[in-house]
Amino acid sequence: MAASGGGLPSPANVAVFSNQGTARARFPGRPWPSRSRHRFEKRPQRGRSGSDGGDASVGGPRPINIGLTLSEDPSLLRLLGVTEKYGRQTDVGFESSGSEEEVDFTGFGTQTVCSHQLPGSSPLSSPTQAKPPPAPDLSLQSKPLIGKIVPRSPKPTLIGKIVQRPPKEGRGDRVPATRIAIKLPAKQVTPTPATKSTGRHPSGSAQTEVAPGLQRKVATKEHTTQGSTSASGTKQDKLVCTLTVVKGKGRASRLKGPGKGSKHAQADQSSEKGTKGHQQNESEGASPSHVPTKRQQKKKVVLEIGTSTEAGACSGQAAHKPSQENAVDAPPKKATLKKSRKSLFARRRQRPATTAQKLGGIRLRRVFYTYVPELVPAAPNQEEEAQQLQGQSSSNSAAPVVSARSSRVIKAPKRFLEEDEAVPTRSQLKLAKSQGSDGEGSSWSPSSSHLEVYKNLKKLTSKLAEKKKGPSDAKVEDLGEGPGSAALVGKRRRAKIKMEEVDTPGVVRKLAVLLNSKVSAVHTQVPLSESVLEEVLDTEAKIFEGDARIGHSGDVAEASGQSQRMSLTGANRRMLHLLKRAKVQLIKIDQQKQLKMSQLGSRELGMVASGRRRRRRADISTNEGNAQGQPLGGPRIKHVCRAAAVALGQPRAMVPDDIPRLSALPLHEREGIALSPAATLVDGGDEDGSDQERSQWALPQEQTPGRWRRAHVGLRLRRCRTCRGCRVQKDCGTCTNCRDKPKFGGPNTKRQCCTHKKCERIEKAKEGRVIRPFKLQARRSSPAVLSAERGGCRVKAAPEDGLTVNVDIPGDRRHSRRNIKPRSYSNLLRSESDDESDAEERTVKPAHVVKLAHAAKLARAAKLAHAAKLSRGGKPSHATKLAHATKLARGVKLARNTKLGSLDIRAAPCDVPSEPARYRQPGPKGSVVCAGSIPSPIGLTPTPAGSTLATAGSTLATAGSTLATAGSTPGPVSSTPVGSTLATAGSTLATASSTLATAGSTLTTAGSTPAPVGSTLSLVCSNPTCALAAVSSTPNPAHAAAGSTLATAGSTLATAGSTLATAGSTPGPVSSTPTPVGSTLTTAGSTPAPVGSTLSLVGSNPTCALAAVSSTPNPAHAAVSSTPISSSLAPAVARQSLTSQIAPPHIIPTSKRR
DNA sequence: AGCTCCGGTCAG
DNA sequence: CTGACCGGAGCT
Ligand SMILES: [Zn+2]
Ligand SMILES: [Zn+2]
Repeated sequence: MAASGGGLPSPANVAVFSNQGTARARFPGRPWPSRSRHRFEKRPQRGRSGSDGGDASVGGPRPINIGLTLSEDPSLLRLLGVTEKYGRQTDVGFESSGSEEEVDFTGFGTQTVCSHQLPGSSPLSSPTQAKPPPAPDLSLQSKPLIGKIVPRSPKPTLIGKIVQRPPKEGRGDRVPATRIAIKLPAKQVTPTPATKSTGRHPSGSAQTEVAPGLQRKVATKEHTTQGSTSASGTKQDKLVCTLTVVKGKGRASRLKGPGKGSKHAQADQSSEKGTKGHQQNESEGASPSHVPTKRQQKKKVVLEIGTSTEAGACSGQAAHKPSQENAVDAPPKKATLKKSRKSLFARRRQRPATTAQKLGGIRLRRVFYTYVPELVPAAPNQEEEAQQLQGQSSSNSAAPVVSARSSRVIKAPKRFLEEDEAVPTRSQLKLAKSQGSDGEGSSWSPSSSHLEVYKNLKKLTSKLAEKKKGPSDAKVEDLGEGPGSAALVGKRRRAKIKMEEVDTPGVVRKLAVLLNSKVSAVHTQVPLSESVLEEVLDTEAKIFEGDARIGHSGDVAEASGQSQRMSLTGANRRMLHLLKRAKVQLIKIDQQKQLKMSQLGSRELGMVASGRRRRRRADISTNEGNAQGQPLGGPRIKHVCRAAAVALGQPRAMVPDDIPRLSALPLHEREGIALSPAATLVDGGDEDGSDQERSQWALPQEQTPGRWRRAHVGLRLRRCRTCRGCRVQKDCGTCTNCRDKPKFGGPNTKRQCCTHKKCERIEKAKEGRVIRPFKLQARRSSPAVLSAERGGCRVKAAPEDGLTVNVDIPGDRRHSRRNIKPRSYSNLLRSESDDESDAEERTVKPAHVVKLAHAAKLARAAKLAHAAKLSRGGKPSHATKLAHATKLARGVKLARNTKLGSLDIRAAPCDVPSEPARYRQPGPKGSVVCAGSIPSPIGLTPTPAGSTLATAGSTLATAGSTLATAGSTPGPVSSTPVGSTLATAGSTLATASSTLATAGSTLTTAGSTPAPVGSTLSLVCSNPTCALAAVSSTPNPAHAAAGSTLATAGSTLATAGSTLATAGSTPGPVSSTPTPVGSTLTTAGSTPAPVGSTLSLVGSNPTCALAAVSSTPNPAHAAVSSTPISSSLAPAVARQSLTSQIAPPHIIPTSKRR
């Protein structure tokens, strides 16, 4: 790099560049592309995929262009060769650091340019200041050159060239240029020296130094010219100079160009050259700073120069600038220039048309232009020439591209370089021979030529690959999408080249066809949609065929095509063959893909579609991307990954292409998307019957079948209103669902319709939905059956018969595995307590009453339930009330259980006016309460009778036992101690109740075994029941014992029992008292026959109590109850409860607790 | 606004 | 796999 002159500057430049490069490397993808895109439309051309590939593609086009241009103009070749060499060298050196060169490079260039421009702008300003010295132009030029070239010795040559240009420019004189010239001149002239320092900063300084040297050579001429111009006031010269200056980069090129440009011998050329120079510079990578400067300068120029505005407007950046410059420079030539501009602006589009025209000198010019643009993505438009140039630059960049990731990439570059070089060299050589020979091949060093050729080839291939890939990349490499993708592309290219066919079979693409030919036409594996692949192939084929069709829709393709054309001449045929082969392979692949697709089903399709979409998107994005840009500047993850991969030399983890990814979507949606076809099939299968069903769906129907499900999600199936279930209008009130209903005092947690009312249709749908296959359908299908089954214990008998019901038990509830969330019934309690209190208050009746009351409650609860059930539709209000009551009761129970003591106390007061008395009685009462509390649950327990009852029963039993004990415990005892004991007992019971549940289970079993009440009772009697029975029935100590036994049954019970037992034992006398109660109960229980039914339900065992209770309500019971004590309460309660249906007095209908 | 209860989710 | 829970659709 150390150009003789450039030595100092070069380092500086280098440093600068490197900095830039590093920066670029950091944010290869984004910044650059965004920038470039923004500035230049070019990017858009590349398209999103292009963006990735775009970079590569960019590179691609360039090469092509270069080739063409070169071929066309030997002089250009020469120049290019030189420049290229330099560029290459520089690239090699620089780019290694700034790997991105190809695409990124440009991108960066643009970006960097921007950044640089900023500085550059300042430089400009400075330049303006500096303007005075004409020499600056040279310096400026030199700068760029320096940046790129300077390092390398060639500068001088460049300079020489440059020098020439000025004259040319002078020739080309452009009026408009004046403006530009002014600015430029300012920059150039004064700046040259000054600007250098100012403009480029370090590099600038370096450049300045170098430049001067250069300037001397050529510049001197220019200066002279410029000076003359300035002096003479020939705007053109100035303009030229300025332009060159502005381009900054261009200078070198200009310098060079002049040499060549002389041939062209036109201002335009000079301008073009300048552009070239820019490009070169850019390509070289060192130039970036220059480039930006150029842009800025150009922009400025443009701004200033109204004329060029167009170009400026379009790209507004370097590309435009150059074009503008050109335009400005050579108004006469304007046509061509304009064309070029268009191409620049329009890039691809226009290009094609223009390309043809371009042939010849124009092209050369354009080429230059393109070059300039190249910096930016715009180059692509430039067509062949530009592309070629770009190609070179790109090629340079290509290697860099790899590095683009960043310096880290270095390794990769080696590979690529080696590979590229190795292979390319040949092609290059050939090309060089063919092309280079044409022009001033001599000037070209073989290596350079090789490089170029190679690059071109590469680019071409890469382009193709990119094109193909574009979409695929998007798919495959999400990461790649961004600008950074270019880097990837570059890799791929390389890889491709070497790789040859990777996964032909793969669903997607793959093809890495190597062109042994110098040009390695590599078909990169592209996960293209079929169409895409084909297109690519076609395009390729066309290209190879030498279709000159410029206007091909795919500008890029065309560009590539052109480029290809060039290459084609030599190894084109081979390429064609290869391509054809590749095509075939691709086709095969596609077929395979399709197969897979079909197999995979919708997914693939979705994928493909997505791929295409993406591609479009990419394009759009690329276009838009510019606008959107990546204002954000940081590196993207992908970039980071890439960089890391590069740095580590390890392949990046990729998602298999063939796997469609819709990760963002819920599975079902993915299916829907991907499986559209298959999905339909699948769904169809499911839905077969669904059609009908659909009609059922309220809304869903309208939705498409595929989506049906989903759609239906929001929608609900509605009742058929015709099925048996639907015909049932009343809630059973007994089933779990009913019990869950607020109207039945349920918590409303289940929120399901009565099991008896389940609509068959819905059930069916559910089944289908859930696991269609199997099982339960039969069961569920018939709600009744289900309910029955669930009911477990429940006898199917007419529920209405209440009596008959037997066990409805709701045995339904098999203990659910899931813990049911406890609900606080505090409120209920409150209400209940109130009720009780009220009731109790009314009648002071002690235990008996209380018991009765509780029993009544329980019964009531149970009854209610039953009643509700029976009544079935009965008054909802009542039912609900009852339900609530039950709940309350429940709650109460619980609460009470826990707090028996307190409760008792309350009760006590309520019950008995005289506390003491009460106490005594309270004892019983308490017991009763407990019992009541307990029982209530039972009855209340909306749970399916069985378990709940069992539990309840158990609890009751325990409670009963406790109560019994309590009750047994004579009044006095009960008074306090008892109460306490009871309380404890109660608590224990409460707990016990749970445990009892166990016991209850036993009971349950008993209960479950709905054996006639008697049996149950027997059971009951046997254990808890006994207790109860005993208690209730007979306060006998025996019972107590039994109770104890029962207690034992329930561990807690045991405790309770023990307590009770103790109590019971103690109560001996008390028991007597209770006896009556018990008797009453018993009797009640017995009596309740009618109720009994309910009772029976209530609880096989607790039933006893309940039964008794329930019975109690009966007048008979009442009587019974009365026997021991008239429990006003009891009756009342009982009544209520029992009749709850009829009329719940206290019970607050509790609106739903909710 | 309130109620019913479908349909989905999650604990067990 | 079952059932408790719950959100919220849909009807009154
Ligand atoms: Zn029901
Ligand atoms: Zn129905």
